[in-house]
Amino acid sequence: MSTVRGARERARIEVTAAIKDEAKKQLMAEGAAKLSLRAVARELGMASSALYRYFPSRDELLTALIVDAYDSVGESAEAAHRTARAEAATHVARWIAVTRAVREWALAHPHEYALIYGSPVPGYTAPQATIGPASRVGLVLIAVVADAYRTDGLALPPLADDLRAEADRMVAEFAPGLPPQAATPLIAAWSQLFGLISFEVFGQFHRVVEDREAFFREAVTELARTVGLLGGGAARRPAGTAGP
Amino acid sequence: MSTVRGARERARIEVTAAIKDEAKKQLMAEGAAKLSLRAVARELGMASSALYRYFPSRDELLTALIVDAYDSVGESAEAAHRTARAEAATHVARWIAVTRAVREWALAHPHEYALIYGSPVPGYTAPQATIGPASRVGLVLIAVVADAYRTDGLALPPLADDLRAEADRMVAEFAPGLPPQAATPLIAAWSQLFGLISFEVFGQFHRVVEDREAFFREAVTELARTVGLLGGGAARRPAGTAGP
DNA sequence: CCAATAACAAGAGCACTGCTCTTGATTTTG
DNA sequence: CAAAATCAAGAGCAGTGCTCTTGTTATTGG
Repeated sequence: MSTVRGARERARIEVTAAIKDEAKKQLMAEGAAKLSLRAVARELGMASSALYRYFPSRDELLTALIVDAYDSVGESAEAAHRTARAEAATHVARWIAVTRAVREWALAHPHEYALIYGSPVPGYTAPQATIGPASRVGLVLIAVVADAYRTDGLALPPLADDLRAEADRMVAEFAPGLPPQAATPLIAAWSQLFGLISFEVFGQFHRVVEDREAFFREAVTELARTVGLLGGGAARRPAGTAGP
Repeated sequence: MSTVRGARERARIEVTAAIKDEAKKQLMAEGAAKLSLRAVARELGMASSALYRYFPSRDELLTALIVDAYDSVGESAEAAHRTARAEAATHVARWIAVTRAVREWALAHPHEYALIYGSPVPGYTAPQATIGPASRVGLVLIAVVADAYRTDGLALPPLADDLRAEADRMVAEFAPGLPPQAATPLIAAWSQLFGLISFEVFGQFHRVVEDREAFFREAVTELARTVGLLGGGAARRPAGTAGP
């Protein structure tokens, strides 16, 4: 189905791409709220009504941009993982490299980030087409931990009883081969990573965190510990700083 | 300045409250994107132009709702803290109670939550009026850890060198009396808490996490560990689950 | 007490928006 | 080559935020 049948079909995918490109430009410049179908059409020199032949509604256009954004950040994470693996970096270093790549993508594309990890703009339920691309970053994080498990094992606390079934299901579904203890810490770290990034991108760290690079590195290193990496490192908990 | 001068002033605060109430109703029902000044005016039986005597723009109305939302979730967190303290709960139990209260508020008010912890809707920078209410939840978390520090001390890893100055500034500014090692773990846990909640509220856990209560409890217990609570508990890191 | 002043409500109107329907031109297909 | 599908464009609808103008109240100073 990769052959283009005629001039019409060729023009169609070309115009579709042009619409998405212009929409991305407006998204980058002004954010999702200000994205206007009429403005896109105006910039492309066509009637606004003609645009509905390519995207049946504004929400459908936004969904296409959402998928592209998920793919973009997923690609960044995967690229960082590839290079870290090629450099034979430690598993913690790979974890940090991947999370750093996600953070840097978010800072470079704040509006796209807000589109996919901020408030869901169109309706409530994410369209089916987004769930695949949406999981790419999570899969990379799983891969890092799975690699570490295979070579060094993981340092993890025992599994809570009431999460046994949940954890078994999770590893069976998303991370075959990982021990069940790794499941909930991994999912938690995944969401917490985006908590760190969201607070930075959305300005919640304004006048709170200044050296954000160092702060982030420290936070994700701790996150690496909670998913079982860094188990054989230095003593985790030195004698507590005693109270008064 | 609490005395109401005349019928005019009394009517003014009454109408202002009515506008905010109706706006909150629409926000709750449809979300921030669908909130319409004209619809609010229509529902209140007044002309849309009359509304501009009370709020100079739609964004100003939204800002008022943002402040109220921050106050609402802050109040929930503070109430949970008060009752946990009154019951002489352990510090970890207090931590869990506060985080649970925030989560439950978020699940009960998803649109308000999205308004304050999702993508920033109006412009880019948060108005000055929001920074005070916005910090209330964070202050409660700090209070929990500060109490624990005073009575039991905290179990924290040593401070990284490149975060020394940052940590000193943080504790001086937001958490006087806390040791500098507590600063960055606390800020990180604060943002990560909202990562957990955002993923649940925004549907990212759909078909990933099923038993969300148990998962959340486990995740915030781990978060309690990273901020230094639970230091004297069971062994943190048992022998790793060895790899193949 | 009454006029000057300020605050108010309402209406009309502007420039937008998403979206639909109809009309006419173009391309693909039987 | 004719029939059918696809496309572009215009007009139009209902809705939005916001402004300006015109009256109408309530508060205030002389």
